[in-house]
Amino acid sequence: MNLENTQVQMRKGILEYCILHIISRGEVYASDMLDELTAAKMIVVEGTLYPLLTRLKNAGLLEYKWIESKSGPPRKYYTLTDKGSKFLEKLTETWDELVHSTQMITSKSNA
Amino acid sequence: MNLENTQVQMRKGILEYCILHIISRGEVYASDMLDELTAAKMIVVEGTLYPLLTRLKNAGLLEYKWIESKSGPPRKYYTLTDKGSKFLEKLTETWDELVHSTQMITSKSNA
DNA sequence: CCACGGTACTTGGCCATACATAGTACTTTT
DNA sequence: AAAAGTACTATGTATGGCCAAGTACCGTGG
Repeated sequence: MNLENTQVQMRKGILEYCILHIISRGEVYASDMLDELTAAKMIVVEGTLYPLLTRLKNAGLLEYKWIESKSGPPRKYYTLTDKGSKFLEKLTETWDELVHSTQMITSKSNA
Repeated sequence: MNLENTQVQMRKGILEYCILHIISRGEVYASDMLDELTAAKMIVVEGTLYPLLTRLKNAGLLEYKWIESKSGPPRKYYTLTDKGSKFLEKLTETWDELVHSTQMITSKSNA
């Protein structure tokens, strides 16, 4: 029970939401996502991102195609499936509710 | 990988934050917290709340005293320790950052 | 005096995910 | 061909939310 753990726990699930969102905006591959997540100060490492993408793909929320790169091995470019879009919608609702609920609790002043 | 799982994952850690916040406002016991959480639509069950309170207590963030009840067994009334207050401050920062980061990502429109 | 229902709290096991770490495969450079 | 760099994969650990069952205590009615 230390701060870091709790911070990690807070991130759980939200990452999935953010990644689906990033992909919803167009074809991207893993390093693109890492860049964007890092820019938003949502620290993520490879070892977290890749397994997550695999899970999402296996769940039918994502699909990808290999595209050749000029500098290095080919890359997997991901896009959302229909199922993925619907899932993202639901997640958006969930997230909004969660933020709202949290605000309801934390905005109350000391009695 | 279904919606419910992700929703559960999203809740992780946030619950801890909310509960610390509720306790920070004054002495409360478990059922009080459940009522407030439920009112905010942050669904929680006993089996989640009690272990969490025990963890927080063992970590030195909370303390409690038994107070007799007129209708039933005595209750544990919780309060925050100094350590708990400091922890809550940090969590507040973390939460605010997380919300901000998420907003940065999800507010971008489709390219 | 004891059985009962309600309230408050406890415990053990399950599962999913973030992370660390190490490893594979392909491409370009030298 | 060897080295360096990029992209992706695999394995094991720890944590926390949840379910479900169980314990303990109180007041009331037979």
